[in-house]
Amino acid sequence: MIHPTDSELEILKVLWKEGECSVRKVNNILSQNKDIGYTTTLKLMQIMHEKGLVDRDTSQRSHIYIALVKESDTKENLLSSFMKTTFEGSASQLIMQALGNNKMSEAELKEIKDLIDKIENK
Amino acid sequence: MIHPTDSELEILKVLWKEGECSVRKVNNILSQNKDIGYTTTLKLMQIMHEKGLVDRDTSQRSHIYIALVKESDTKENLLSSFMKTTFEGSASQLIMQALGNNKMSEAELKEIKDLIDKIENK
DNA sequence: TTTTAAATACGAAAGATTTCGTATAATCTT
DNA sequence: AAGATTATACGAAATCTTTCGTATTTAAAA
Repeated sequence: MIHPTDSELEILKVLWKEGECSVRKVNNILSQNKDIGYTTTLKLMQIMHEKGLVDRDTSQRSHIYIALVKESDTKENLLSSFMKTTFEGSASQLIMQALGNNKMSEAELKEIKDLIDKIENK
Repeated sequence: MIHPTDSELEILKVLWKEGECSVRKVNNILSQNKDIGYTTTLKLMQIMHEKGLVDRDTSQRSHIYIALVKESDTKENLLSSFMKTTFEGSASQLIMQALGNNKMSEAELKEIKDLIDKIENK
């Protein structure tokens, strides 16, 4: 499946959150966090369009972009390859590492436990 | 902290598993899984030495390399930045995704639950 | 000792990703 | 309508990573 690069993922995140966006809008949002030229964002979004990561409506002068790949699918794929390269493909190894090194709220821990129970009783 | 690239990580994995290694040995092991020239492996290990990822003993003609970064530390760092870029830095989000999309054995699930209990009762 | 084999060093090509300058076209302002 | 503003298109520079060719050195073999 299609793997967005890091920069492409940043743009996808904006599109997932905001929905339809012009390049200008995406660039304005990205600019809040880092120095990025308008044409850089434009070029990236054009590349993403070539790759099929986004669709766009060119009926107006300002093209409107929309994500074509789903957030959950994309994250699942990214996670899966990260798991493969870094944790020998072992989900439990990764989860143990993540549990060990991160403080989580009671609620989050409960949510995780509930999901495990659900998996076990299936 | 230092982030090994994907190729560097592959080499680190060999060093973690095998301990001290010559370039030849590392290359032999890597060659089992993919087509890789000897000088490519050599160059990578030299770069890793410059970066401080490995140390080496050059007292013999064949230099002996050893990992300087710990497996758990490295994986923790890689996990942490992956979590940041892909899951907004949320460990629970990542764990939920990993749990949902991967089949794990009863034993693995139990191990995870036990760790959660340990965290909660601390 | 001469030849052969095997190691390192070095530089640079090849790929992938990110960035931006410049040209051109469309729209808005006055 | 003329000029200023705001888009897109395109190409190519810059950076990072991976790969390998070639030169040189060291050791082993004949």
